[in-house]
Amino acid sequence: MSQISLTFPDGNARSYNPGVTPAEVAESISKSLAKKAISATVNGRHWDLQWPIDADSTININTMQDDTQALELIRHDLAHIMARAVQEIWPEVRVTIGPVIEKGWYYDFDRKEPFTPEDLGAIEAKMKEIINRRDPVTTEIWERDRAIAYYQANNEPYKVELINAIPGDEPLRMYWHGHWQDLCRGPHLQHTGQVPADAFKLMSVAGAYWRGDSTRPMLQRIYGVAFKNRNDLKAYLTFLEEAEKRDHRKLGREMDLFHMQEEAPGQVFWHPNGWSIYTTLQDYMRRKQRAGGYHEINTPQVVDRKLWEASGHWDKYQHHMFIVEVDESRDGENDDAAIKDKAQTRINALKPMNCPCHVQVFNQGLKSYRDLPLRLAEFGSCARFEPSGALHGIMRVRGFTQDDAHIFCTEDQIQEECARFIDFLADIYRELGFPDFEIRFATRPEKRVGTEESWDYVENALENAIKAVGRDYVLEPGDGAFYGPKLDFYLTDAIGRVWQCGTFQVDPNLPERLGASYIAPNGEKTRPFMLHRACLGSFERFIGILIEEHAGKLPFWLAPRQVVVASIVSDADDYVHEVVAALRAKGVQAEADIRNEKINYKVREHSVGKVPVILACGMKEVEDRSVSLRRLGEKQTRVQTLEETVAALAAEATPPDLA
RNA sequence: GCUGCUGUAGCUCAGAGGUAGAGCACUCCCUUGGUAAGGGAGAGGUCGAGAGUUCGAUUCUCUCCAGCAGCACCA
Repeated sequence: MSQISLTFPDGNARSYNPGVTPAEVAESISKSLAKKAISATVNGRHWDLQWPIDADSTININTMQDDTQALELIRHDLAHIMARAVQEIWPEVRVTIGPVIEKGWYYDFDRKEPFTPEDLGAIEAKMKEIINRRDPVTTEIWERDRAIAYYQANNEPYKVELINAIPGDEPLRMYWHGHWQDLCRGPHLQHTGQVPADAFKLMSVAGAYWRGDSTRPMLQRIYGVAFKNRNDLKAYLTFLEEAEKRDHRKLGREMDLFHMQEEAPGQVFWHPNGWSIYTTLQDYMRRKQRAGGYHEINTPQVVDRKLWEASGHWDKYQHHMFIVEVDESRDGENDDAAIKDKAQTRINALKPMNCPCHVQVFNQGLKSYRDLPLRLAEFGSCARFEPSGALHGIMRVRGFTQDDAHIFCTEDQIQEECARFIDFLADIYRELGFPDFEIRFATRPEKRVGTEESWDYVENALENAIKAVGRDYVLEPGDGAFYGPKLDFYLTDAIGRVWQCGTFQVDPNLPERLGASYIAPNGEKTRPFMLHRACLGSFERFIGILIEEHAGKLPFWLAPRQVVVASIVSDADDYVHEVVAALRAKGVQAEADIRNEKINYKVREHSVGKVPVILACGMKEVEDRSVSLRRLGEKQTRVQTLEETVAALAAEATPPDLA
């Protein structure tokens, strides 16, 4: 039998018998490597130490030093160890699937009684016990019939269903952890003792549909996180605490920005401080849009169903719309809704999107090709009946305002408009403190309208536009809207979370449905394309992102209360008012605090309230016409003249586009 | 929407089958204090809503509403 050649990372090659396993290869190199080995990488593929190699290959023996592989194996093994622990404690529980996810793993179980927090503790203890048993992990490939018979005999219906879903030509691999066994594509560690017993934690239990399908049974999913060592686990738990501290719902209350209440679920009551952020941001966007060649418009909130039928929303989106019935015979005199006159009832819907209304504006009067591209922008207030479980603070709401715009243009203007938008967006994101963003390019989905030629042309235009502005992108094949391809723009925040904010979508469909047209150079009525685009997404969500990004310590120009001027003794009160007036005269949002409290108390309160600058004034400052300036998060104070302070803070309060 | 958990003062949270408590915040008084909580007093709650069990329910049961985590959703 001819030998096979295995090439190591250093370029050296050695000959082995066909069918040699990485475990044997490691053994042939050194005993210590064999012991330390956790898996191999064979021809770039993550490979179990027990899997045979049949042909010439490149090979690397992985150890715990190889982070990517080590973490994957640790987490994957823990998924199995957890499933085993659960079945050892509750043999009647049925197992399903347990994949590795970011930071850890989960496993879905079918069990009648809910898992309690105490159960999680018991499972964790049992897992540690299993790890300490150091059971060898072994694997075999089984015939499909044998595997199905095995699982039927063991009353594991979910496993049977899984096997039936695996394509027929794929081998079925079984893994044993000691006597416990699971269907798994691997790879796994050599023995359970290789899993660090002190670097994992079960986090939570939650419902999850079997195979992600809301018509299938609801299972119980237990989430765990795992790392290579105790310190990494600790660091991750600290990160979670950090994220919790940044929670915009908590900060929104502490900073007195907004509240929500059950009479208006998913809608925001903005307080003065929060509304100040909102309007500052909106003013900024309005200036940017004007400079960017957009025309701002405003369109109705409540619109007759006829328009939604024409646009297609009534068919496809109705269950997400707030529907309003009005009995027009009442004429405002009869307040009893129960005696509505059906014949006179008119059905309206709150607009969930602005696009149909924007087409109405476009449709007024005859448009010439000379009018294109026509960029119509609206801070459009929309209402969507989001499922209750989707609501989340001000990030996912039922009433919100988009920084929306629709660009009406010809097909050959798409590319330039797209490139122009990316530049426009990049400028805004940079000024708002997000210099890096990711573009995802979503192409034609399976269910779509329009010809292949048209999709070819439009997808090409978008791709060329991204290249023209010199940016990278991630391709997401099949993720486009049914009417056209789109670009989505993702921001990464200070603690690594990713948010989709901007979007750019090409739509030939809605102009068609709503009969938009312009007169082309050849004198014929022609359909324009419509480009949907947004930068922030919604003000509500974007402000939530800003709050969490900055942990409440907003950039000075966005801060609702930029300066608090606090008296140290009451004899300085008059001077405090003078300082506040001087700041306000220069456009700085300043407030006086002359309460009968010690300066310590005032400093603490305004620090908790995330006021960026506190100016303290005692008798010394009164005499010198100075202020003692303290910045949020800093301990030291600086005494400066009133004049220079006002000038400096006024400059700092200037929005980035005006600076 | 689904599964699980939660709902007590403005906030954070105790508590019990016989209609309630703490700390902070709030009001008043004392204190004029130099950079993250000075002291004292006071006021404040239909215990998420409705129904049932009970002599009696805020506490037990059911339904609903809202919130939280996850899933599904985000055309």
